[in-house]
Amino acid sequence: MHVIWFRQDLRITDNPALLAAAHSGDILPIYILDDVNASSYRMGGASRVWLHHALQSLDKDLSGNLRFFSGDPKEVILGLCEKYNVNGVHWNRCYEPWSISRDKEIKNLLRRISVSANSYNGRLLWEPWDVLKADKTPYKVFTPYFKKGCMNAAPPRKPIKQHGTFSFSKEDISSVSIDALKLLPDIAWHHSIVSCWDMSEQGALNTWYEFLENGIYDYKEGRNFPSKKCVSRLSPYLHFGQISPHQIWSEVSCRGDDDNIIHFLSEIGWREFSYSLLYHFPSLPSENLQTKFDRFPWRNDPKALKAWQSGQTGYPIVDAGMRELWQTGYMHNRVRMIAASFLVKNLLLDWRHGEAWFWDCLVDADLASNSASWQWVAGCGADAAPYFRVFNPITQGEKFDPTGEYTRHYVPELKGVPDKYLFKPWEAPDDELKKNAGIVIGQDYPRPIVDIKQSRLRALEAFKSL
DNA sequence: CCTGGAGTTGTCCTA
DNA sequence: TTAGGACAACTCCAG
Repeated sequence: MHVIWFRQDLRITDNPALLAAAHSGDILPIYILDDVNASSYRMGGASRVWLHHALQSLDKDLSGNLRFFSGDPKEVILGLCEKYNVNGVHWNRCYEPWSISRDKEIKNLLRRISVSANSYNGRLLWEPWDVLKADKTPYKVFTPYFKKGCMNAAPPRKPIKQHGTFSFSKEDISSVSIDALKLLPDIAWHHSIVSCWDMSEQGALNTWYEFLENGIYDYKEGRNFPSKKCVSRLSPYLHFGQISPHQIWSEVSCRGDDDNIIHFLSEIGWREFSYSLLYHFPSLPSENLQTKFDRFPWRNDPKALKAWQSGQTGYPIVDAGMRELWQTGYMHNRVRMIAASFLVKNLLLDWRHGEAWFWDCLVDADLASNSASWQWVAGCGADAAPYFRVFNPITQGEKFDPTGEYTRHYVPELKGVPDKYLFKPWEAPDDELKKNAGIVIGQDYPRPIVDIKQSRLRALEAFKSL
């Protein structure tokens, strides 16, 4: 029989490893929860909730034939090879540094016992080692990476035709139940997240088609407005591989030179770029890409960090974003930039604090995108934002949530605050706030934890000191 | 090796 | 009210 080892490719469609295994004979689909090799990058809480449901739905799509294990994949897979007649093991590649070394070792061990080990590309449009500059070094700037590097490389493969029916191994395999993986939290905080999403492969396709029909044709502009439905919201599905970038690319890249299409494709390109950075600079998740930032005077302020995490900074657009994250496991991209800039620049707290919080709270937490993006915001990454670009949470709120719909939804205590003061409620006269909104600043909603002007100047000083 | 052009997503001040 | 320039230089990339 042939083992198909599912990892970050929890789908039936366009799955090269699954197809190859199915062509070879009877298949044994397995999932191994690996908390051993990931060490400090163990999957976060929100991701585990998603994973639980994604696995449940994949198991259903495989007619209940998915087998679950927990532990070190090396031992699990070798154990299977010992006990059963395993001819081959198939998987789609992962790109986290720890996955790469783990998989390499497993490949060697399998070859030593004459079991064929086969890895495939089910995750990236371009392999990181295939897109290099003329001098064979990796790109560090997005535009040339994408426009030259990717566009001149061999085009991404087309999605593969689906296999009709699978022939599952009839062996009685000893494994554990999905509940034994303990992916759901003991304290039930996850229900509000679960209610926001359909965490299945079908959910991915529905989301994709919905976006193709509605969002994509106003993407360039509309993606900036968190209350509009113009972003794809595909990130968690892409992370868990419930849809492949190839499915997306083949559908859209032939649609001509519409500005909206180009912008959407370049976002897919940013995902590839992040993976390329992580592959070529494996310390990306923990070390400043620009080493001069090792001297940066980050502040230590646990209270401010806590206020940011819990959406209590006193800046409505920031708090709305942080509460969206907490309630839904997701944050709109525009608001991610605003909230991240606030942490790193206005609060002067180390980007790794933000990275860790997002890692734990996001259902789309992805090592490559998360670390590359935090470094980008902090200014220490590849192609980073210039240091003098400090988002103003008041202006950004007024500009990108002009009706206040998004902000009032996630910060309901501000429902009655008039538009004029929504993003700076502390400036409203006390009696007017009390009368219209029934709130007192400092009591029902926090006073701003930093002054925006002062903290901006403080950030500019700190960044200049490099 | 040298050189010139360019670089996701802003803000603030001034005329 | 609005448009335009300054912000500070640096690194990357390609010719």
